[in-house]
Formats: sequence, structure tokens, C-alpha cells
Amino acid sequence: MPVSNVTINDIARELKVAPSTISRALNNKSQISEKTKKLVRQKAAELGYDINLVASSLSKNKTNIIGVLLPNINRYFFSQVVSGIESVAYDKGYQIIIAQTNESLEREIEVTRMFNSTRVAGVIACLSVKTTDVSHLEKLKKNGIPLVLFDRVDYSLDCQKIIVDNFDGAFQAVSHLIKIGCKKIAHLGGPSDCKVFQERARGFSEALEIHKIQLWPNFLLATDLTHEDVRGVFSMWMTAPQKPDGVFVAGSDAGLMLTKMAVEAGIKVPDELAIVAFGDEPANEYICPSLSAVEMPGYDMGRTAVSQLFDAVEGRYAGSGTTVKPLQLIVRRSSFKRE
Amino acid sequence: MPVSNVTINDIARELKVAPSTISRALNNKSQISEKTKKLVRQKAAELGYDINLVASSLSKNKTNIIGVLLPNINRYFFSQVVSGIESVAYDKGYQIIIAQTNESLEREIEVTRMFNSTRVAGVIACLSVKTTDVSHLEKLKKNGIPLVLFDRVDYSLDCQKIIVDNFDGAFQAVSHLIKIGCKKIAHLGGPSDCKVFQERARGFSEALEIHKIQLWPNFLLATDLTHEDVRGVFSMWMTAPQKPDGVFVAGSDAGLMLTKMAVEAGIKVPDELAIVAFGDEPANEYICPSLSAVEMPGYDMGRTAVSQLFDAVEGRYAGSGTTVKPLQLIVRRSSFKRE
DNA sequence: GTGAAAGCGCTAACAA
DNA sequence: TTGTTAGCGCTTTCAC
Repeated sequence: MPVSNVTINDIARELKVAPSTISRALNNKSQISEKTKKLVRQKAAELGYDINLVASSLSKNKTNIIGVLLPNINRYFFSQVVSGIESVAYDKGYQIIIAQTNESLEREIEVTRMFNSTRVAGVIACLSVKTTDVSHLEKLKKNGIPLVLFDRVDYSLDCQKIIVDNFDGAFQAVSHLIKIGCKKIAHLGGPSDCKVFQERARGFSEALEIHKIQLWPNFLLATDLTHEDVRGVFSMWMTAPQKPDGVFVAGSDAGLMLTKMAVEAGIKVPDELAIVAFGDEPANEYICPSLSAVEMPGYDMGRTAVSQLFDAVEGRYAGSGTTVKPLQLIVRRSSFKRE
Repeated sequence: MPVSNVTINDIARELKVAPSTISRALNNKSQISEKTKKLVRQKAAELGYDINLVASSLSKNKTNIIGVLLPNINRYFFSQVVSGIESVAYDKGYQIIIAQTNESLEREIEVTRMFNSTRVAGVIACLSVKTTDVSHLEKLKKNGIPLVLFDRVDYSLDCQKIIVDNFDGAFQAVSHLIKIGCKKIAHLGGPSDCKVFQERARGFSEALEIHKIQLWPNFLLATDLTHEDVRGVFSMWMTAPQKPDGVFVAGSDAGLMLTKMAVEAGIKVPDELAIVAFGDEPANEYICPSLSAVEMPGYDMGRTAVSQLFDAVEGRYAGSGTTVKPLQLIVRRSSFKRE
């Protein structure tokens, strides 16, 4: 490993000026003549100089790195968020370091510690489903590292939060099912210890109540939304005395699985069973029948999150607040209007 | 912003020992008594000390950050690769900073410069389709930053490369189409200036040749695989005197689009038109008919790439070489055996 | 086994 | 406008 990097001292020596002059010139500071500025830039280019951001960061006590913490980068929603974050960060000259928790609190804590050690300029996070205690994130604040939460947030944390209205999305979805004529509507829900899933379940219940639709036993289930869960719940429903004629599924993967199982079991979707999922992804458009879903604006949420983070990083505004992004119900064949 | 971080000097002062002792204790160096080691750790925990990696990196002239450069994080394959990279990096105590090129060479150059300035420990990259000149990547090498390329590689670069055998994958796919009885097979190809797509086209041609299948005019097309491209090609094929009865599509997105268009046009897939795509993703399993595809092992490629990068970073082995990952043809309904 | 001191490359007072 | 100087927080020789 050669590691023969040019430093500002090299440039300074060649030009017979002080290193600080080089620094000023390269950073476009005001108190410097255009002439030397040009001279310095020229020589820097000639020697192939690239600033050492490690040294710069240490000196300024501030990096140009944003830490992004999320459950899994390979889930569609999260990859959309990351893409949004990266696009804005890039324009601002920031870099993003990403880490997955795999829904493990222990790992979330470890990553947060790492971000802290890296002295990231700020952190954007989506909490793991298991996260109840948030002291690890509070420590960031204590160290002067701004935090923005998205999707799975914790209200006890004093920071900006970007969310969707899970209650409303669920309410919309279920109201839609009711409108197209479903009478026996079930909810395949997510982990009950996670707020977003609680809200979705609440939206489901509320919609039933308002429309005076009966809730049958075992029609409101909290699961981990794994393949096994979906399979188990589906077979239970299909062998029960009361079968649902409409299902609101709390996650997009589970929605796809359920739709596929139903079709394979010979059930007519949507006629015998209408399905709407929370969370849209490309497969929803392709599955047969195509799957209705409440679409979460991941890319946009990412962009907003990082913009708000920059407000804090750059000292413009660092308050606490919640941005609620609009949700859109996309009606496809799996819940297309019957009579 | 409080920014009241504890340093090793604080610990040293409290313990009335030298900062170097703290450093040694915390880094588990050999020349230090267990007693002070324990003492130091205890005090560090008590004060809530977290190492400042910026300072550490500057001092060691080496960061614990891996730069990952790829076209788009929100494409399934790439998100899989990143996930694989992150999982291994995390275990090694490294962080990953990711950047998207959006298939822009200019941006690829800019990001590379940035990685260089960040003094990343190494870089893992998938070149943009537009990348022909690779001097920006050569500069990394010159600066002692190891590089590993994956998927879209450049053989003039002296580094490890992780790829799939695009020729073979295409050959397999097309041979399969031939085996199930297709006689008029077409190829919806990708950008012709990109090696991987050239190889896929070559595999297509070779399979036809070997099996003595005629190549009809306009049956071997290079496109950008956009929605418009797919639509245009599809309608051209369907209105031509000779319609294909089998198509090998160079990308998974385009494969999904084509399948959907065919079904919507009332064409029986696979009976009238069999389809196989290069690249698998979740939607392939769900689309109706489900879409056959050559599966690229993204997660595994990511893990291998980063492992090889560590070999170079940690000075074990830094040669040049190519790892070819196995490709698997997954046969689904879109090309299921007819008689 | 521990301390003293230099230095990683840069920035930012303070002087001139 | 430019130079001098003192760090940023850590690691690492070199002494003791």
C-alpha cells in the first residue's frame, strides 16, 4: 500500500506559502486574493491533491457523514427511503453510512454507539420493532448529534419525526373493503408491541365500529407476519365456521403471501375474499390479481427526513415535531368493486 | 449543541496516569497490567467514554469505513448486495458508506473522489453502464485504497472481481426455451455498450446457433430496458410477420413488464409466448404467470466482495482475480414445459 | 508496565 | 491578505 497522499503542506512548500493559506484558498474563504486562490487551486490539481476529510473533520470537530439506521436495507420501503436520503445528502456534500438492525435492539444499540464514535453529523433512524427503551438514542442528543426518526418513531424522543398516519391508512383500507361490500372483515396484523401495527389495528377496529360491522372471533390477529404466520392464520380462517370475505393485511409481504395462498386454494379474489395490504411494492402490481395497497411514500420520507436533519445539523432549526406524510390507497384487482 | 465528549485525557486526568496508558488499555495492547486495564475500562464506562474514531483514524491513517458504489440502492439486486456487505462488515467492526451513481459516470467520478477524501479503508463498486474510462478508480489504487468490483466490472483494473457468468446464464435460459419447444426466439437486450449485456446477447446468439435455431430480423435488440423500450419492442414484435414464441429478457424489471404486456394483450404465456428473464426478484414469484429467471446471488456476492476486500485491507492477499458465482435458472410458469 | 512527546493533516484564532 | 501557532483526540515510538 503506497499511501502517498499529497497534503496541504506539500502544496505550501512548493508555493512557498503557509499551509493556512492553502486551506483558506481551497475552502474559498473570503480573506484571500483571487490570485493566490487561483495559484493554489492550480498547484493542487497539478499534484493531485484531495482533501483529507478525516483530518478536516477532527479539526472542525464535525464530519460530513450522516448515519442511517434501519431494520433491513433490502426491504423495498427502506431501500426507497435510503435512496431519497442519499439523493439529498449527495447534493449537500454529505455521505451516508448505513447499518441494519435486523430488528435486534442489541444491534441497534451497538450501531448507535458506533455512529457516536464516528462522530456522525446526524442520525436518521427507524426503530426496530423491539425497541422500547431509547436511552441509546438519547445519548446521541447528549453528544450534540441531531436525530430524525421515521416510520417507527418514539414520541419520548425530543426530535423531528417523519411518519405516516397508520391509523388513517388502515381506516381508509378497511372502509374501502366495507364500501365494496365486505361484511366479514379480518385483520392480519403485525407485532402488537410495535406502535405502527397497533395503530393499523386500531384503524381497522375503528372502521368496523363506525360502519357497524361485526368483529368475529379470531378476526383481529397480531402476528410476526412471517410466512408461517400467514399460512397458519389463513388455514385457520378458511376452516373456521365464519370465513372472512375481506382481509386487511398489515404488511406488504404478508399481503402478497396471503393473496397467493388464497388463489392457490381456489378462492376467488376479490369475489370471495377481497384483500388490501398496508405498504406497496412492485410485486403488488404484478401479482394476480394485482394487490390493492396503502402506499407509503418512502423516497419522499427519506428526502424530508434528511432535509430536516440538515436544519438541525446546520443550526437552522432543531425543534421537535412530527411530519405526517400523506398515504394513498391504491385500488387494484384484489379489491375491485363488486356490486 | 452541547458536544461535551469525554476524551482519553479526561480519563487519564481522573486516574492520574498518562493518556497513552488509557489508549493502550482500551485497545487491549499487550504491554499493560491487567489491573490498570480493568481500572481504565471501569472509569471509561463510568464517564461514558466513546472512542473518537475520527481522531483514531487520523492517527492511524486508516478508517474503518468501506465505500460502496453502485447504480441504484433501490433495485432488488443491489439492495441484496448491500445487505450482504453490511452483514460481514458489521461483524468486522467496519461501517459502510454507500453512494448511488444513477448510472452517471460524472457522479461515479465525484463519489470516488469523495471516498478518496474520506480515506475509506476500501471500495466495493459496480460500475455504471456508461463507465468506459476507469482512471478515477485507478487513482484509488494509487492512494493505497483497495478496490473490489462486482457484477459490472472492468478487466483493465487490477483488483478482485466478483461476477456471474452472463454468457452462461443467457445460454442456459435460451437453451431452456429451445428445450420446451420454442422455435422463434427473440432477445430483449440491454444497453449494448455495457459488457454484461453484450455477454447476455452473446449467450443468446450462441444458444441459437448451437441448436440451429434461426435468428429472425429484429429478434436481437439492444435497448435501455425502460418501460417505453419494452412497450415499443413488444408491439413491434406482435405486429411483425414473424412473431416470437419465446423471449429472453436481459433484465428482471423488463421481464416483468413484458410478461404483463403479453398477458394484457391476450397472449397466452407460455403457450404462445414463453418468457425467461435475467435476474430474479420477488415479483417474479407473484406475477401471473410466474416468471422464470436466471437468479443472481446478490447477497452472496456482497459477502464475497467484502471478504475479499478485507483480505486486501488487512494485507493478507491483494492480488487480482475473478470469482464467478454460480447462476441458477429458476423455471416458473412463464416457461413451463409444453408438449 | 508506564510516561513523555511527537505527530497524523487540517482549521482557526491571533498577529503581522 | 498572509504567516504563525496552537490545537482537534488519538496512537506510537522512545525512554525510563
